[in-house]
Amino acid sequence: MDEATFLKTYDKRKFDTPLISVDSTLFTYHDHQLKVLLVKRSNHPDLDLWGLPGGFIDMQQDKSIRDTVLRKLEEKTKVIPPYVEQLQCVGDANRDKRGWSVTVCFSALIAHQDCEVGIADVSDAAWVAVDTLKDQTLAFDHQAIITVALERLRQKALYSIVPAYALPEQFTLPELQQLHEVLIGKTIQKKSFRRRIEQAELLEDTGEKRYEGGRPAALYKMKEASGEYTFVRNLEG
Amino acid sequence: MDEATFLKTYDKRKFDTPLISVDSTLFTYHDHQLKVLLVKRSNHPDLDLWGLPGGFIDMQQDKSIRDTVLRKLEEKTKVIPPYVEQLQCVGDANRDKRGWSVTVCFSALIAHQDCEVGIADVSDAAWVAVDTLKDQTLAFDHQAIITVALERLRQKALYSIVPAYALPEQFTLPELQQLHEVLIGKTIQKKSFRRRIEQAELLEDTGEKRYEGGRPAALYKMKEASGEYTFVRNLEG
DNA sequence: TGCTTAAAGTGTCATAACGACACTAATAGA
DNA sequence: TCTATTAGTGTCGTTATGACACTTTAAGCA
Repeated sequence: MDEATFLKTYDKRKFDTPLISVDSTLFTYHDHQLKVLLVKRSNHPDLDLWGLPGGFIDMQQDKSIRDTVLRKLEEKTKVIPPYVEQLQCVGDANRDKRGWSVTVCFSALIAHQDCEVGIADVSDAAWVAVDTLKDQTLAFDHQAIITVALERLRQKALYSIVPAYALPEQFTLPELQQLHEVLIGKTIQKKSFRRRIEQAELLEDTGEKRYEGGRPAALYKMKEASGEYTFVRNLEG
Repeated sequence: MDEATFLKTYDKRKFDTPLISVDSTLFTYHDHQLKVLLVKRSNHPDLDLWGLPGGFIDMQQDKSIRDTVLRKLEEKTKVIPPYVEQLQCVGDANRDKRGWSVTVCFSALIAHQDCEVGIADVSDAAWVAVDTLKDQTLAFDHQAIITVALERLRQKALYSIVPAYALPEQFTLPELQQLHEVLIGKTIQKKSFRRRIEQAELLEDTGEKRYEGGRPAALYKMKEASGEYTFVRNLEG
């Protein structure tokens, strides 16, 4: 049998395959706290529990997994976050009561102000401070997924400025430093932090200043070029 | 409807879901070359092309994705590699001619001598030097997957000693250094390299020596404790 | 036995990165 | 114009890193 004939007669529905979904941990920084977006489940299983935004791949709508992730995030926030990164894949026989289930986990960052509105009119979504999470029971293994996402973000705070995507487009260095300090859980030397920023050459001085308190702080934004790592480093490109 | 009733009546076969598979890039170091294990496809599509060892999840046999990966690798090599790491997941509508397909990619390392025998009696598997790969046409997007796996392994050569898992259980530092040099594509200062090794405290002097050439070289092995990062850092534990 | 060759392994110095901390700069408000 | 407040810089001592010469331990051989 040649390949063309094979493909014509191939029907994958003959096989019983695992469920496959995506789940995103969307972080933001607000009120001096790191928060994640949680969504109240409106379906079984784990009905009414809070969990991560995500869902099943729609083979008609989605051309790739990335499409699924962005579609699901947009449904909840009305916007597409500037940073989305694939975390890892989890799959086993027990994580979902419906049976063998695989989920592709993503970590994303967005400025709080950029999706405040979007969330307001979806009453089943909420920003939850990560510190208050340990007490809650979340759907499926979402608690564990968040833990991994958080750990990874913390690592990034040490050697990159990726966390900046959790801030508005323009931000001051003291703001960014504060975020990093919240992430790694201790204070950072101002000088060391700024040296790292400068060396990375990923930020651009907008020329504008923010006036509040004492000396005004310079407003920075991400350079265009840093776009190369704003997205899933995957096989698509 | 309560959850129990829901689960009883739930039939996921109603939904048409993507194909889901795993693929592993198994590296080894032999003859001063980095090699990957390739397998000749015995089924459509891409029949007779070489590709990565992998396959579909068997929901009966496999309790988790890790089980699937190890099972597939063991089928080809008769052994379980000492280092297996999840790389990333790729999924889209076109990577497999059969339709929407998701694959979870893994990177693994093994000593050449530990699976020479295993491969010998599976004539459809072969070690291929990565340098000779660019010319070949591989099945699906496996070429791209290998590129990503290789890139990641190269990164690891810079700041870790993970590549050591591509060597036999006991090895000398000059051997390990040579492997690292092949990976990063340039020579490394002996002293710098050894300093890093020492600081990491992941290797243990076995007390034995290897005699060949000039002064005998001390044989080292991984400390037990380094086992913590020999496996998929995943949500299972 | 001692010389040569070869490869393993160490000592050391100049340079670069990093933490600590004191200093200067720019604003608001009294 | 003085003070409080926050932003941003200068500088020094310590630590990590690269370069390279040196010592060590074996084999082979006169």
